[in-house]
Amino acid sequence: MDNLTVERVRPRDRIVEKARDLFHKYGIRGVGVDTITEAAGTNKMTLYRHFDSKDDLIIEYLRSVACDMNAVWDQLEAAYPGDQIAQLHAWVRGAAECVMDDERGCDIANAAIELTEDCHPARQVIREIKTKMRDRMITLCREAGIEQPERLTDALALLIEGARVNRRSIGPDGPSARLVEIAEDVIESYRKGGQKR
Amino acid sequence: MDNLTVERVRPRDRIVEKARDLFHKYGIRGVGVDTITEAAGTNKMTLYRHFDSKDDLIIEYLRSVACDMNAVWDQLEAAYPGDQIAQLHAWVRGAAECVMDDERGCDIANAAIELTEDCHPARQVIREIKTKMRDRMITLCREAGIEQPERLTDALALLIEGARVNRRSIGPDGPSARLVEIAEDVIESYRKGGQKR
DNA sequence: CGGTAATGTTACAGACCGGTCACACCCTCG
DNA sequence: CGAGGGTGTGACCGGTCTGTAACATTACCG
Repeated sequence: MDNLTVERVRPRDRIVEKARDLFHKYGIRGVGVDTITEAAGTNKMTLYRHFDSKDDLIIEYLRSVACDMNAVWDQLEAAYPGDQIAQLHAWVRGAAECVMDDERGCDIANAAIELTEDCHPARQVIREIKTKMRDRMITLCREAGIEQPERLTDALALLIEGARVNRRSIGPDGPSARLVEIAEDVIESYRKGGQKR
Repeated sequence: MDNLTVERVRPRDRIVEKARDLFHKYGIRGVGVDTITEAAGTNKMTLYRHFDSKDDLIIEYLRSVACDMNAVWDQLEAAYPGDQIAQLHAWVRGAAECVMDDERGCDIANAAIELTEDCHPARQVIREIKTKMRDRMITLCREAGIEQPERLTDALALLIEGARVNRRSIGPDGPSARLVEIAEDVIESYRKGGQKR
């Protein structure tokens, strides 16, 4: 019974799942592999049979997070088919909710800050993930009829990323509380063709 | 000669100075006290005679960084006396330069991300520093005649903070490269009274 | 000069870390 | 039943970390 319901999840997947929880809460450098395996109800050997190293697990963790973020985009696309402006607004509202509900910012950005070695294998993965997300958002803005899709994308990216990290510094009552209004101002501003020059 | 020029700097100050360098480059959790004392040309015992713990040194490090940031504001005030709009633009340009020149973002924000314990003594210091900076900027915006000084302050804070963290994820060619144009758009937008509603 | 405070040196404690080894176990499938 | 692959167990290695103790040395200042 037990091994048909709960335990039926492969140790590898349980490890990734718990790694996501713990890395998110305590940071990558703040969680040891023992803690992860214990939370996943397994052991260190099993972890090292599925992953070459902790760095390897970190990469898998980041990919898993990115996968979920892409799924959110897909949901938005399905919820407002053809209405890219609505998708944009929903994305902003969703991001703001995420900022308010979760004090620990973006896993990808946090990892980029925590992994200080320039040649760390996860750094390139981070860049790929972020670049893909940006490209997807640029396409969305373009399809929404925005005149300068790259500029609006970058503006929203900076605002949202800033809100997530700022909330961790000042807390929930700081600038991040105003994210929605500010972002909607910016969207509205660029819908009208954006400022000249 | 040697002990009158170079060594004349107190060990305590040398420790803080090197801690700033190393924490900035490799993160707080990525640098041990031995590394700091060695770089400072002293030893661990001297460090622990001046600081109760590493956490205590971290707090001193953050205060030191905040002090420098306030000095930059003072410089701007002296460079453009009475012209708050010019100070705002200079601040934005300075921040953008800082983002382009230094791939490792804001020390304060990085520390907030790295120190995951909610009750960590440095967390409150971080909040104080960020709050003071925000208040100062709000005052500046108000004196500049901005109609919604809090809103412009928060918008710029999010943009700049976002740029610094984003540069670490995507690199120098991402959204952070557009920080100046976007921020100036926003300033211009709020100078004209800001969007209604 | 002498005494006092600051600093340097060495060694150590205790904890945690990533990673490996040898071996026992158990489930599945033929 | 039997074999083999995935999994669990406990010990262990070498390294790093914060923090401390006891002692030697230096610098300053009356």
